[in-house]
Amino acid sequence: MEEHILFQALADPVRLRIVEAMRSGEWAVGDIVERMDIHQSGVSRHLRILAEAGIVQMRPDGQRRLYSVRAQAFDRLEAWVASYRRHWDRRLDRLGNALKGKSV
Amino acid sequence: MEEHILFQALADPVRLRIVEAMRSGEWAVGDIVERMDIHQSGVSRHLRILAEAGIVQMRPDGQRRLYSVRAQAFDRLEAWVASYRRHWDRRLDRLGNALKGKSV
DNA sequence: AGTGTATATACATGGAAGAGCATATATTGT
DNA sequence: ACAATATATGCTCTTCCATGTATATACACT
Repeated sequence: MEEHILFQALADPVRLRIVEAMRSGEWAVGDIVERMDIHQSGVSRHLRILAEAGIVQMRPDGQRRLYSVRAQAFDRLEAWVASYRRHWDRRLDRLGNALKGKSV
Repeated sequence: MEEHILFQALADPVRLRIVEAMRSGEWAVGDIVERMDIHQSGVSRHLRILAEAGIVQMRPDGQRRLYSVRAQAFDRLEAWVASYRRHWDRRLDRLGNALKGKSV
């Protein structure tokens, strides 16, 4: 479980912007540096945090490192959210049944 | 969108435990204090952060305040995750088509 | 081998955030 | 009105984290 590490990684605005940018595929570190207004060392550190959280993966390409998002991380997020929805559905069902029983 | 505020609120382990506990419905502040090993003032502060992020809502009940989770917050999360999945599906489709075209 | 390029890491620093304590602000009951 | 209970908030302290600078490491090219 430990989902809070996942959330911690996405909590920083710069990291979230990096992840959002990665919707469009793989990015080299230098490309990210150009778009984000932050120093290269910062980008590398952010990428390390994202990688440790399992959100991104790295693929070496010559002297560059291409980073991309891992679908499995979003599977975890989706499963987490879904577990709440199941709880609510149950509660709404109970509410609905209670209303049906009481009124009408 | 500013989803990073949502993630920031869920990034703290204590806050995440509070949210997890709220799967089972409404909780008064004092009840949370009993289960979490933290001072009451801390719980109140965490609840304020969760409320400002739109994750929980409050309902006064006498001298107590009953907190519960807001389904809409999870709608936002779910939508966010879903937008990534759409991107991947498109990319996988392209990959699939490319493979079909090249091999066989 | 040596030079240039791309990325990662060690270090120091400023600022944010979480913790407990004390106190303020309801609300209930007498 | 007063005492008791429940919760929120101001304060201080400490810890953590993001940042930039400087440096190390890895790779490419000649």
